[in-house]
Amino acid sequence: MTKIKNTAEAILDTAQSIVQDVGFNGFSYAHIAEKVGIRTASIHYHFPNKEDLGEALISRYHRNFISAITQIDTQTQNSLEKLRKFTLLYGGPVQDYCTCLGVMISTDLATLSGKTREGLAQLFSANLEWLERVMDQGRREGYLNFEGAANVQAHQFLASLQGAQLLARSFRDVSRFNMIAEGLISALT
Amino acid sequence: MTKIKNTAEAILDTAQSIVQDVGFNGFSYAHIAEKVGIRTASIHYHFPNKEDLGEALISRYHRNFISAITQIDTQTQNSLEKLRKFTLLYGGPVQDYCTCLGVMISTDLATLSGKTREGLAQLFSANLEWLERVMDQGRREGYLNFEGAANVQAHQFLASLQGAQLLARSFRDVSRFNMIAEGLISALT
DNA sequence: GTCTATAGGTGGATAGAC
DNA sequence: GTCTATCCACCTATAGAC
Repeated sequence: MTKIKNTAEAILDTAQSIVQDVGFNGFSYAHIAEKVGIRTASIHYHFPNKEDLGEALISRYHRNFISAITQIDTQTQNSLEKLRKFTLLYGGPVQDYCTCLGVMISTDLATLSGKTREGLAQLFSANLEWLERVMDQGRREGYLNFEGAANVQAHQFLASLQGAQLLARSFRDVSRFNMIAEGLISALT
Repeated sequence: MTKIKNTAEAILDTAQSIVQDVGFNGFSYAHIAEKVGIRTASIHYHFPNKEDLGEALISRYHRNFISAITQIDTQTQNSLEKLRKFTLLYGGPVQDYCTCLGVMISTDLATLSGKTREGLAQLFSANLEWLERVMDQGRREGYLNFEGAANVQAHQFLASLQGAQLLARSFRDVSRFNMIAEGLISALT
C-alpha cells in the first residue's frame, strides 16, 4: 500500500538527496526539476524561493528523525542496543558516500536563512537530548559504562558519528565509518 | 619581519578564509577580488579556473598542516601534550565559527575535481598517520591509556574533532567544541 | 601583472496562458 | 498546478590594452 506522493513531497525527496550529495549551494532548481520530471516554475509554486525549500527540508528531516528515534525507543529496551541502532541511522547515508542532511547544512550554514539555522540547531538538540537520556538511563541500569556527564558523552557520540560520515565520504570507504561506530559502542561497554 | 605577500598568496589567504566560512560553492571570484582589492581577471591570471584554485588551496593547507605537526613534534615530547596541541589546532577555526578547510571540502567533495579529492584524502591520511603514531608511541611510553588498535583510536579522535567543529558552528557555541576536545583527552588518561 | 570590457552561460524568480 | 516564455542578476572565463 504505497501512498502516491504529491509533487511537493517528490520535490523534497529529490532535493534532500541532492543536498546530501552536493550541499545546499551545489544544486539549482533545474537539477531538481529534471530528476522529478517537472519544470522549475512548478517548484517555485510549491516553494517560492530556495529559503523556503531549505526550511521545509530541515523541518521535514526533523520530523522524520523524531519518528525514527521513537521507533527505536518502542522497539528496544537495552540502551546499548538503542545506541547501536542510532549508529545505523547515521550509517544510512554513508552507503551512498553522502552525509546526513544536518551535517551538510551545518557546513553551508553561513549562507542560509536564520530560520534554517534555528531548524538545524533544533535538530541537533533533539539528537543530543535523546542521546543524553539514553546515556543516562543506560548507565543507571548498568548497560553502559562511562565517566563524566551524560551530556558530554552525548556530544562526543554525535560528533564522532558526524566526523565518521565525513571521513567515509572523503576516502570513499564505508568501513571507516563502521570502524568508528563500532569503537564508540565498544568504548561504552 | 613580516614578509610582504605576493598577490597569489593574498588570494589564497582570502579564498581559504571564505571557503572555511561559506564552502567552496558559496563564493565567487568577485568576493575574493573585493576583499583582496583587485579585479576578478587578476585572479584568473594566477588561478585560471576555480579547480586550480581549489587544488592550490588544499595543497597549501596540507603543507601548512605538515609544518604545524612538525612544530608540535619538535616542541613536545609527551604524547598526551601533543594530542592536546592537536586539538588546539582544530579549535582555531572554531573561534570564528568556521570549520577547518578539510571538513568544508569534504562536504563539497562531490562537486570538486578528482585532484582536489585526492588532495583531501592525502590531507586526512596525514592527519591519521600522525595521530596513529602519537597514539601508539604514547601507549608504549605509558602516557596514554586505551584499548584496541591505534589506527582506530586515530580515526575516532579525528572524527570527534571534526564533528565538534560542526556542532560548535551549528550552535554558535565554542564551548561545545572545547567540551568534546577535553573529553577526548581525558578519556585517554 | 593588472586592468577594462565583454562574452556566454546559468542562477533564482515571475507573469500569464492553459 | 503545471506549463512556456522571459527577465535580470550574477557567474566563470577570455581578449586585449596598458
